Amino acid sequence: MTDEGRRNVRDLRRANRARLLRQLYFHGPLSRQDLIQATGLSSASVSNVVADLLDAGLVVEAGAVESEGGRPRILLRVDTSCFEVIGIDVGETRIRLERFDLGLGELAALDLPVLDGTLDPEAVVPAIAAGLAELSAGATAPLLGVGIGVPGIVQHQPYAVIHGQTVGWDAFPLEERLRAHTRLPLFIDNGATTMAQAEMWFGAGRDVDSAVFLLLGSGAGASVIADGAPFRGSTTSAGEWGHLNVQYQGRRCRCGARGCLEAYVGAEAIIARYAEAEGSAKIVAADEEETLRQILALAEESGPAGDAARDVLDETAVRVGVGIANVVNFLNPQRVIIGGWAGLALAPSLLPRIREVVRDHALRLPYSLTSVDLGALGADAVARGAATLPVARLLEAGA
Amino acid sequence: MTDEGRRNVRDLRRANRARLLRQLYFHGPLSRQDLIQATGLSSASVSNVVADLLDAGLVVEAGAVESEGGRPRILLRVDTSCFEVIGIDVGETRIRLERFDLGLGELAALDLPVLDGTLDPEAVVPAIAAGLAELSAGATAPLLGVGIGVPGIVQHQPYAVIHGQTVGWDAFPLEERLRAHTRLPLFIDNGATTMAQAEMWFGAGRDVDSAVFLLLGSGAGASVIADGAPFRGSTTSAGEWGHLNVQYQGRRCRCGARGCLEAYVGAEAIIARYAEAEGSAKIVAADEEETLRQILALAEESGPAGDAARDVLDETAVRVGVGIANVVNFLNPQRVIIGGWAGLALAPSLLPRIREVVRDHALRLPYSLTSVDLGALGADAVARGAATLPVARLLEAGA
DNA sequence: ACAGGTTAAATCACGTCTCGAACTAAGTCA
DNA sequence: TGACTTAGTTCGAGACGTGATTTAACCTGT
Repeated sequence: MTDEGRRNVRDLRRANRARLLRQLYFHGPLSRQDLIQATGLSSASVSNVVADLLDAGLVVEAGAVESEGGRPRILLRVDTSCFEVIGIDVGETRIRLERFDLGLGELAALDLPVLDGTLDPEAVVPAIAAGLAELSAGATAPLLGVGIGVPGIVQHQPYAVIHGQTVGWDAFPLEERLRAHTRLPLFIDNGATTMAQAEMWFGAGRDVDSAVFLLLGSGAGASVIADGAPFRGSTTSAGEWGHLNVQYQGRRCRCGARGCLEAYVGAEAIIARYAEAEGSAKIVAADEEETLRQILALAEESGPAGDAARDVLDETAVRVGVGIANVVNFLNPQRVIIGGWAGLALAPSLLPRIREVVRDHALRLPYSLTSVDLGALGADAVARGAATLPVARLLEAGA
Repeated sequence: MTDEGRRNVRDLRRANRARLLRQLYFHGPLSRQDLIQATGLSSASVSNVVADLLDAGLVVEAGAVESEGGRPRILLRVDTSCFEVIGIDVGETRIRLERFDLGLGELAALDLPVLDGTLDPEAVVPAIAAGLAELSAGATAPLLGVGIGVPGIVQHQPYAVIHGQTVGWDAFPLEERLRAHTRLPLFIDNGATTMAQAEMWFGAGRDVDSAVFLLLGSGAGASVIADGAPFRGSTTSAGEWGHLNVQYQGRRCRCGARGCLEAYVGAEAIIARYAEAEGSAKIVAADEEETLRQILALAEESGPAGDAARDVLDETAVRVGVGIANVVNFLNPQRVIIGGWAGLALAPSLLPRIREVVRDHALRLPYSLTSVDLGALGADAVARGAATLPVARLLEAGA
């Protein structure tokens, strides 16, 4: 209802500057003429605002296009080297930190293993702080900020508090804790949301403005994008897709309820279901990723262990498909995109079956308007998306 | 991504005018001082813009507040009599047309029965046209437009086309057809969306900005409100809540799939389930509303017919509760509101049970941040909400 | 009844913004 | 070399919001 809008002519200027900057950021080198077309501003204003941006060092000239009989157009682009950002993926199996330039080109990365496979928040804070210090040290341009993608629900009140019911984080004040270790601006959001942001900016969602992103890892999350921006309910992160009830009185989920989707489709659940399945083989592996790969390999083999793997994977595809059909019916997105390390591992073999199930369970019209695809950015989408958060702020402010 | 924002100073003025108008519309008579507080504009600008609005006749003075030692504040309010609007609820059991003043006070109404209980689109058009003509004739102020709430998915391309898979409307070009009968601006949206809009403006959603509205009638729809505005996917209306799959290989739904929520919770489904139930009594009634009332009455009685009714209603509550829990987990709304004629009929007796089921199936945090309530506007919320559409346009334009 | 105080609303002078038009810059083509 | 074409800049005009100032309207106390 309340619209933090423009009030006076200065705000207007800020908004127009942000509009130009945004255009240049997302649609590559452009001439002033292109900007006039794209923004609807007059040539005078474009000249004027571009001069501002050039002065501020945010934008630089980038050659010229061939003339067609007149003065050649000078191309402009955002100077991606004028700032750097850090993105962090706090996953259930590892913590990954990456440093990027303003254009989200990767400059450095750091992987921290999660001890004992449990994500103790008290251990996470010093680990992140140390990683941050190490990555910051290498920066050659001012750091714009740090984005962090976490598992669970993020509540800004006003400092980010994490509720990770499935990983045992109970209202953990991550932002406040990290504040003690760094002066950089912090931007914290749900990991599925940051992944979605990355895919919207650079990946599978580049050409749409409403989409649903599914993050299949140990568990299953989602992020809903509406009109190009993440949907948020009363807290910062909506999208607990994994806890849609898909089976009344079904399997017990680690959240405590029964019949959650996550009790069937997360890597943890798949592994558990395989272990329980009749004829399954004992799997010895270092971690979940390795175990899941072995199940996928078994499904290629004949014999009871292979049958069991195929059964488990087929049910997984069905459950994922039904879960997607629900989303398609309910939200009618232009696209559904599957990501997360487990999603990326499973999708190649399961995608056809998933699409089939979606088709059978979705209403005709919403189904005809959507497509189910794989994420385009791979496993570091979460960290990259986290890094977009400070950049988004810059683009909105225009300075 | 694209932001249809303000570009020049004139747009700025328009936006500020809209901001003031909106404030006056929703927050009753206010003085210029109140407006300064609420909008953050300077007193000079408020004076200026208010003068504009007074000139345009949209706003009038409405007395003064008692002075406290200085010049008394003059109150301003929107002149609700300067325009009228018409709202139409195209329901599966009846078509209702209502004429309102700008403040959505009801001035006249008209009910059209649906022939044979089937909503033939070819019969609906002339019926609406005739009703419109009759209602328009009585208007004493210019008509701002006509809002129509329909069952099914609405696609603007660019004229509204209705896809009502469950009522047999297949890409029906309602807007184009009605265009032949009236020159008034037409605003067509899904009935659940218009109901939601009405509740957001005047009812159970007045004090929140994210909510999910459930429309229980013959079938079951929903509308999702995010940041005060309806969520829209790739078509105009998202929110086919009734076609969430809640039971793999469950009851056959009229949409063709199996296990849809609507196969359990809509009035049609409840009646069918009661008829199939063991020990149920034969019910003879004029229409669905009457039949549903009789089932509710039976549930108060002892004996097998009463047992059957109680069983059917309890399962209904469970299914609705699970459906709501799914929405709470996935979208994390500040409030879930049940409306529609069947919802309003069922809720008094089922609400406690529904809330219990929601609590058991929702994640703790989202559950603790939401509440499940009954719609506050009764059965004409759809028509009233439809009428808000032209008004919303006026408030956005500020003229 | 009237001065002094108080608060609301209108007015004024100023700075900023965008815009259209005129103008300058930098090429091509014959 | 000069006419032509297109890109980008500059300039004056018009519109807006703001803070300061002025006017309006009411109260209180004498």
